[in-house]
Amino acid sequence: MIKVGIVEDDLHIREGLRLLVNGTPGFSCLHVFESSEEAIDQLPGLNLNVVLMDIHLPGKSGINCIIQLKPLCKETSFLMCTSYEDTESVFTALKAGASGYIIKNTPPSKILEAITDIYQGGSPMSSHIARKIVQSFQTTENNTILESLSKRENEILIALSKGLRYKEISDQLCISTETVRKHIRNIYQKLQVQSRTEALNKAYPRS
Amino acid sequence: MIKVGIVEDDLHIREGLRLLVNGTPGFSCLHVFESSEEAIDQLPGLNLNVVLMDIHLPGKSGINCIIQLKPLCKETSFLMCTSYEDTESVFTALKAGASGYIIKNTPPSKILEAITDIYQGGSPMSSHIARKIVQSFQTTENNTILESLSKRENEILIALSKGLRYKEISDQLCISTETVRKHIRNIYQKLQVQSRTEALNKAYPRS
DNA sequence: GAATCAATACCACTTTAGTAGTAATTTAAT
DNA sequence: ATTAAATTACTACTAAAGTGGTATTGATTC
Repeated sequence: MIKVGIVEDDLHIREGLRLLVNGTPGFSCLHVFESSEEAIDQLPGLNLNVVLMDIHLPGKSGINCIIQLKPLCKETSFLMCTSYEDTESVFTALKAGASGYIIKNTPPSKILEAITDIYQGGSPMSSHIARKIVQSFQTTENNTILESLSKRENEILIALSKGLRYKEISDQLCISTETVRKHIRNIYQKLQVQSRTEALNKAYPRS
Repeated sequence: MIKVGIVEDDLHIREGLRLLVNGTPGFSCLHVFESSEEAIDQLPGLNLNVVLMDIHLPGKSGINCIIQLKPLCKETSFLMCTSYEDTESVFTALKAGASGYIIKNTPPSKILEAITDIYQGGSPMSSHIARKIVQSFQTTENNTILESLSKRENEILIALSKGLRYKEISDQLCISTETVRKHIRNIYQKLQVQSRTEALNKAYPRS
């Protein structure tokens, strides 16, 4: 039995979804919420399996709702519902902790399929959204910068990124600390920076 | 006309795919390769739209092949082919620059669909793989550590992450540099570290 | 009202990091 | 073969970072 929750402001859609879920063997929906605020208030602790959440809610949006709820409901998967394929919103929602999404006018059987899919560890989504996500996590390394550094300089930069001190780096690479200093000075000059942190931020930007 | 390439060691599969692609209006396959090495040698410059690549190739694997090729063929999308749903390999391939994947015994019509999909900017993949990817890019912040720091300490940590010097931080926050030092000393103690870089690595780990 | 914590500030001191210039040796490329 | 770049190494100096201790104030909690 998959325990489903619904967060949806539109009465008709909300009741329609509830009827669909409760009318299907293997699914049950005992909790529906009209707003993000209501959901944030009551949802934690209910231990639902899947929550259908409208992405565009009046007041606090479904995305902000997830941002708050996800850390409190680790075991619950969130399936976003949107009226059209709003790539940006969906993308943001997924980043915030949603696991998939469906378009609202999806046929009922497909909605149930999506709920089952997400419950079983899938992420129902269009291949177009999938591509955007794949791209965002592909390690598009900033080769330009790293390639301007020599092999040794790159080694040293990696050591710097670990927080090692000059002495530790020189021991590890079996060269004098003076040489390490020299390399680092050259690195800083190439990257046009004045400190370790600046260099690392240029070479390995964080997300 | 979608220009397709094929990298596949098995003669039968390779020729089967080639026939399928060339026998379909709107698709053409003028280049097939038996190995990663061959592909790496000849593929750059061909400006293909989509390359079907076997994930398990003798010699250099399809994954390593992509790692080398992707930076040289930014305009080419890679569609991995695998005999079974090998989540780990597929995941790695996507990280390396592939855009989607199909299971080898997919019916021909679906293969063509996948090629079209990837060409039009989609990422054909199962929802199970999609979930893994979504999870990997969800910003699962390490709240535990950050929450152990006070509001002010977090502000200062952010300033540290930008590479600012103590003087710059104190100016920015309108407090004395001595106070900044004190805060930083407390941060280091809480995080059990001895330097800025170590602190940042603990607080904001890079991927 | 006492205790705790966060934020502020200062002093004294040590260590590490960064800047500047020079130079020998090796490796790769023209 | 000569040039260019990379790697190695040194000295001398300055600036910044890190360590240790103490202390005051205001807010929050018990």
